[in-house]
Amino acid sequence: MQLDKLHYAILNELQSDARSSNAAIGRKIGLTAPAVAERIKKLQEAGIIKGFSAVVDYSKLEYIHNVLIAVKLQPNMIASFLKETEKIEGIVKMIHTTGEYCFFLHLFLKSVEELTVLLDRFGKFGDTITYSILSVPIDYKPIHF
Amino acid sequence: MQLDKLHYAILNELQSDARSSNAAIGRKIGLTAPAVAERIKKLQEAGIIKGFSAVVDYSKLEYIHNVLIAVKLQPNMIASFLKETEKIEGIVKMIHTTGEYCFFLHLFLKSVEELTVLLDRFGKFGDTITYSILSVPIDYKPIHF
DNA sequence: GGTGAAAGCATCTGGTG
DNA sequence: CACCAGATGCTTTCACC
Repeated sequence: MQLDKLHYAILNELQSDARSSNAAIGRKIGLTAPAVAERIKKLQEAGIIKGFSAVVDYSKLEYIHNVLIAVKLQPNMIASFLKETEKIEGIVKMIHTTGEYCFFLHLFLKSVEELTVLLDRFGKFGDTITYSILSVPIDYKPIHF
Repeated sequence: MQLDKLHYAILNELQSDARSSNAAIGRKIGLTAPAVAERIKKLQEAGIIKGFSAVVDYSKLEYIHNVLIAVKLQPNMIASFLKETEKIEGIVKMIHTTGEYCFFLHLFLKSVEELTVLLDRFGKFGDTITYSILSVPIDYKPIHF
């Protein structure tokens, strides 16, 4: 897909405020509402826009424990580990990297007991290191074009 | 702020589709559009909803390098490090943890040259480990209530 | 939290370069 | 092919109950 300046302007607007109307975006960038709607649809079909989401502060709700877990998997465990993590609520991000600790998980929990249960479940797959999160200075920060 | 089942239902809807109309949400959960609008406004004012954002696949754009950097800061460097990272484009998440490597950054870059420049900038603050990201199996996954 | 009217918006259709 | 313009049905917004 070939993107022009207007596509990038639309992405910037939608990253700042996904609930902004097509008409309002169009006014800012010089297009009519149907043209904006069409471009957004194409961006979604191309997979460039994966979705629109409310950014929720889970720590203000019952998810008061916020941890980072690094996991060093045993060989040939990737597929089953991925399957296991799919079932777990509270993982907001999981990164698969090169290097010694090959998975990093950012997750929110309601209690310390949940963490114990979770680490027990992960024990089957390999070694873990759990870091308590003191703060998340940058979260869901959009890249502007 | 006291939340009831309807608040959580609204959060679920908005996490799945932030562009869903108040009227459509209202139909699903049994409220009128003005009531939904009012509740969303209150959730934003309470800081529970931090914003609404398009989830963009940066790797489909020019941001083709995707890395995780762990940073072990020298003492008394936190404030200046935070200030430095504010200026850097491409950091989508930065987590401050307890433990040996006390900052973890997930970031997108346009080229390997940018990574060199960045690691040089971080050198002033402490030691770094850079992990290449093979995949991000879970990204911006909402927690449903 | 609902209701009703007015303004605004999304969406479809047909037409233009 | 992307866009615009006009028409229709929904939606948002505000007053008020």
